Parts: sequence; structure tokens; C-alpha cells
Amino acid sequence: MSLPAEVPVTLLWVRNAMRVADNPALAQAAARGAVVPVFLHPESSIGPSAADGARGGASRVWLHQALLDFDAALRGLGSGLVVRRTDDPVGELGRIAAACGATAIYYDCRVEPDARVVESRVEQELGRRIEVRGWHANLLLTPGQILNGQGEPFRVFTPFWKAACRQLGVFRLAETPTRLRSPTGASGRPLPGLDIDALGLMPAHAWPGTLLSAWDMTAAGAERRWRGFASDTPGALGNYGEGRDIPGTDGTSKLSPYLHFGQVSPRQLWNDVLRAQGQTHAEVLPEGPRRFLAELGWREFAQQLLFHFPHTLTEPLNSKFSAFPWDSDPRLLRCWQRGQTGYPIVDAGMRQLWATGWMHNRVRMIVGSFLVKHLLLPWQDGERWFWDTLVDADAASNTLGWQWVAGCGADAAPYFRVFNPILQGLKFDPDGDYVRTWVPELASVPRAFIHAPWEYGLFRGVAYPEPIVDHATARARALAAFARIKAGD
DNA sequence: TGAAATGTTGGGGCG
DNA sequence: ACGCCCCAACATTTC
Repeated sequence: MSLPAEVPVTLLWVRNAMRVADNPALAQAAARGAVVPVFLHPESSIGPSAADGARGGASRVWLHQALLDFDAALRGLGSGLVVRRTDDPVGELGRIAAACGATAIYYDCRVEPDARVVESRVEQELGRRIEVRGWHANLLLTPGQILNGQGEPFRVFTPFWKAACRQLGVFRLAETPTRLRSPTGASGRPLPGLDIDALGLMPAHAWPGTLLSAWDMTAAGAERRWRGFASDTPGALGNYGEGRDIPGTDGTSKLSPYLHFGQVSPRQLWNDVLRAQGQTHAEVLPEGPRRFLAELGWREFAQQLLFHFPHTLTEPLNSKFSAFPWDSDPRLLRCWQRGQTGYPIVDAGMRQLWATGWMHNRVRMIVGSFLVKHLLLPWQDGERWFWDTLVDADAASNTLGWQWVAGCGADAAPYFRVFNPILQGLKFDPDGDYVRTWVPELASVPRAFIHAPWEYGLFRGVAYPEPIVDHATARARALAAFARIKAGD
């Protein structure tokens, strides 16, 4: 009488791909045999965005919900998450692999510098004994896949994206497993782990409640959101070319946090868009869908830039900016953070961010320009605030965005481009709907004055601050400061 | 994925 | 009727 043959066990190291569909590491692990999904959280996870597994406050709230949701999905398939807390992920993975008899570790890759260090240590230290494989599950492109004629990474978006689109057709997605086997036999004992609640991701005060009521942080929420965005007719996707710039309307997909946590696959979105248009390549799509896919392209661009230039997480890509004479005024920074600058479109954005963990992209550019050009505060100050308050906080995208607006990054805004918060308001929020939603004390200010309420007369009972800087003065000061280090000097 | 300053043009008011 | 001026409206250049 022979013992039943034990199936090979794969440790699924879950990092940022929290979905069942189109998850290559999960699909390959399921096809190989039994699967033990593991999530490791650092002991101290509120740190710089470089640290592996570090998160800002809003991200931690989302992570908590995403973990609960993904764990439930995995348990439904037959093998739930093993959650551990550790500052030694390499050793911990080795111990878990030994305990469950795993002969392979499959995971989803990340591009943050510290995360890559951990991944390569896993390869080096555990890869000799067991199979270690990673997939860039949350990207359309593998970093390094798109290089220019000289074999260098692109530093300008348009040629990067043209080259990428030439390579990208319809994706073959990973299989969705219908069932996960748990280890059996001697190695089948359940592994000890923590409750997700024990990770302490939810802060005790009231703020996370406002985030929770603004979002459905589950994979099903992502799917609902995507269906609403993509399939309504005429619909936000079809009108994305113009609609995406109007912050007072629901014209964007709002999928960024789901994409960051891998609750939805960018390849799935890509395929859905192509299929709905009956096309196989992005170049031939109509304006709206094409622009939407180009926004996925900016994600890719950010990820490959951080991959190739890891120091840009904290340092400007253009080293001339290392010597930039940034100001440092905690009072001004605080006015900006709290939405008390006296410029309605800026304050609306900053308050939307605080209340919902998200800010419309057009407004991100406006508030970013305001911080670095009107206030002359370092882009890293803005980067840090966004890191802590955005539910979609992503080290690569955040770095790209802030260096872009400061003019020191790849394909950056030229130094002389200074957004005028009044004109931007008039142009993209002409009726003031967005401002009135997030700055309720301006609700009674007439349309004509909504973006310059000081001209209306704040004495008429409007409790709203005077502008903390004068636009014309601040613009001239920024031009003078930036002109000194502009490219070529 | 600007804005402001400067330059040019053409229509209309008016002597 | 004509020329002059004013100034939108648009184009170009500059920051």
C-alpha cells in the first residue's frame, strides 16, 4: 500500500497583486500544485516610500480592506492568506517555505529600490534550494522592455509610448484558478499567522471613516467602477479626451488605487478597451479610449523610470536642481496641506485629498505647481504629503508627478510654466461646481468671482482666507529663481 | 498636460 | 468719402 503522492507546494508571496484574475504568479502556482499565499508586513511600516512594504496613512487603510477582501477570495478558492509581521522578509519566507514544504516561491515584482533589494536577496539566498520566480503582474511592460535606439531608457513620454504601442497587442491573460489546493500530508498543518486586524493598519481616529465611506476598496468595487466608466454610452471613456480635465464631473476612471494594489489588472483594462472598439492596437483607437490607455502609459513610464533611476525617489533626475534654493516655511506648507491658501481651486483640491484620499489629476498639477512655484517649497514636501494622504500613493507615480511639476524630472514641465490658479479654475471649473463642493464657505459667491473671491469682497460675510501669496508677485519670483538653474546654464 | 507680453490686423467710430 | 485712431481678436514670442 503506497502513500498518496504529495503535490508540490508553492509559496505565493503576495506583494501588490491582490486579485484572482490575471494574476500570473497565482495562476502558475495553482497549476503547479498546492498553494500557500503569504503576506508579509514590516514591523514598522510608516517610513520613507523607499522601504519595502512601507505605506502612507491612507494607503494603510486601503491595504487593510484589500487584504480582507483578497483573503476572503483566496479562502473561497481553498487556501487563505498567511499573514506575518516581520522585518526579515527573506528569513521569514525561508522559514515558511520549510514549514509547509514549499519547493517554489512565486511573487509579483515591485520596482521600488528597497523592494528590489529584498527580491534579489530572496533570489540569491533562497533560490539555490528552491525555485524563485517573479512577474510584473501590475504592469503592461516589463521594466527594460522598451529602450531607445541606443539601448537607453526613454526620458520623454511620447517616444516611449509610441515604441511601447508598437509592441503591445491584445494580451494573453493568466488563467483564473477555480480552486486552490492546500498542502496535504505531513506538511499540511495549518501555518500560524496573524489576523489582518492585528497589523494595526487602521488608525484609531475618525479620519479613515471618511475614506471608507468614499470608496468600495474591494476587487468587486474596482470591477463596478470600471464597468460604469467604460460601458456607459456615450460615457466617460468615450468622452475622456475632454471629460478627464473637468474636476467637477466624474470624468476619470478613479481606478488608480485599485491598480496600485493590483485589485484590477492593467492588461485586463487594455484588452477590454481594444475589444470594445474591435481593434488590436492602441494607435487606431478614437481619441477618448486612446487617451485613457495613454494614462496607463504614464503609469508604465513612471515605473520604468524608477526602475532605471532609483535615486529619483528622493533626488532630482536633473542634478542641476540639487542646488535649487527652495524656501522652507512651515506655516505656508501647512496652509497648502489644509487647503487654506486663499486660491479656491487649490484649496478645493487639497480638501478633496484630505476628505477622500484622492485628488483629480488636473488639480494635482495645479496644487503641485502652486507648492513648488508660488510657494517655492521643495517638491519633496509635496511628495511626502501625497504619500501619506493618497489612497493611490505609488512611489513611482508620485515621484514622476512631483519631479514633472517641479521641472527637474523626465519630460518635465519647463521652468517657466507656472499654472495660474485663477485661469485654471476659470478654464476647467467654469461654473465653480468643484470649488463649491469642497470649499463650502464659498457656496454663495457668484459664479463670476468663484475663482477670485477677494475681488468679490470677503467682507460680505465670507469666511475664507485672503490669498497667502499674490499671483503676479509669486510668478515673477518663481521665474527669477528657476531661471538661474534652467537647462544649459 | 501655460501664461503673459508683444506684435499684427481689421472693423468701426468719428472728425 | 477718407484717413486716423482705438482696440478687440488673433498670432507670435518670451518667460
